[in-house]
Amino acid sequence: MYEQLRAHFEKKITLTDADFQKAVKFFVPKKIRKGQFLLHEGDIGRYGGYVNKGCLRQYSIDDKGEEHIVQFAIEDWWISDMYSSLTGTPAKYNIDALENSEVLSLDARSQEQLCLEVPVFERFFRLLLQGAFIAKERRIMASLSESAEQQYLDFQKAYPQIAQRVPLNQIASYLGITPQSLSRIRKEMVEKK
Amino acid sequence: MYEQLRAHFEKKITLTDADFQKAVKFFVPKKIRKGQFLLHEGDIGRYGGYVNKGCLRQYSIDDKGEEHIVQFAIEDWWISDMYSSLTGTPAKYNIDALENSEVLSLDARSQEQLCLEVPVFERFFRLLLQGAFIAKERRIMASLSESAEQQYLDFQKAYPQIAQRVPLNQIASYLGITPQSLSRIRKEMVEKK
DNA sequence: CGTCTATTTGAATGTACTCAAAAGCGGTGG
DNA sequence: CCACCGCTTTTGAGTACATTCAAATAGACG
Repeated sequence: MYEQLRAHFEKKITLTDADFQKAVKFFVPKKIRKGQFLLHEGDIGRYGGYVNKGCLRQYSIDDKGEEHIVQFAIEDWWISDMYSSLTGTPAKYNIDALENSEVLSLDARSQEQLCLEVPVFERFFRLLLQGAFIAKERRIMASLSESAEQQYLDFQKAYPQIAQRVPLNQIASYLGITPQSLSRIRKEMVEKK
Repeated sequence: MYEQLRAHFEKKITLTDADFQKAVKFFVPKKIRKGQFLLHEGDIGRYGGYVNKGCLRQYSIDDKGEEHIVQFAIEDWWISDMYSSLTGTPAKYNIDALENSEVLSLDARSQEQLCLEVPVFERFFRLLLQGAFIAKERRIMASLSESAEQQYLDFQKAYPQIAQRVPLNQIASYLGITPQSLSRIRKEMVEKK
């Protein structure tokens, strides 16, 4: 169950067996069935976690009741409400499962404790954060400069596994367009070829 | 010249005089006149820096030659091409000055060296990065769920100093709309009141 | 004052949206 | 196995909002 997590850490840092064992203790395995929640808007002190298996989404709900997806996460990704866990404020997002999933969850306090006990995790999380930051920046750039069609192509190219597994209406929400529009875009793409 | 920088650091970490002196050595003060560049697309190993005075923008240019602004920075902010400096690849963005400015610049290697010599900077940059990440996430959320008018209102509220100092066409570029549209939006806002 | 750039305004166009409804698909229970 | 239900995807028609192209006005600066 934890081999995958270890391999994941070791992409960014090197770990002794002892340190890895210390780290593992902070993670709580959770099975989350399709439609169930890992995090609810308003929760406090929850962080999120590492996805062992399955697929989840992070989203918020606006005044009109519309969902807007900030991020998907599949195997070997992290998903969390960084803002609320860093500031200790109530969560602004929901995280729920699009497939039956397994998550190794980590709350805000455990993450801190882990960094204190095994300082190399300070580095690990910094590197994780850097990658996440860059991805967000790229997404902003795309939304500023590209057509909806181009953004959909980019998405398919950057995250092919997600594009295949996730329903079209969810991808539309991620891209900031309606499912109807995405359906039409896809149709035109087929006709062109 | 460096008091402001010190105060800035001490918002996030505590520093001895000796450590601060070590840190200062890595920064190269630069005066950048309006229109001049701190970073050009294609540069390697440049990081960016801390803005002591003035106002700069970070942007890229698309296939059609259009500029798209990812970020502004005024006094007490940082501005950098994080991606290229982290990966060592050529810069994807340009950074130039909208006003005569003073920047304490730091290249990629110096930043690394600084973290090695004064480890508490590892923490400093992590915290800086967290703040930046959260800001990007918020901006994505806004672009998914809000009208152009609402995004403009948010921008004015979040960054009032910038909204006042920066020309409308630059703000339009940041928001991802044309200057004409922003002009009309602003006109309607006045008429409503 | 003249030049250059930023802002505003107008008119026509286009892209994505809303509302509405049909078609497709998957799973459940009779 | 088929009928039905709920949900996703597709399609159609009309609309809204931002864009483009063009031009006039306003401001900034040497």
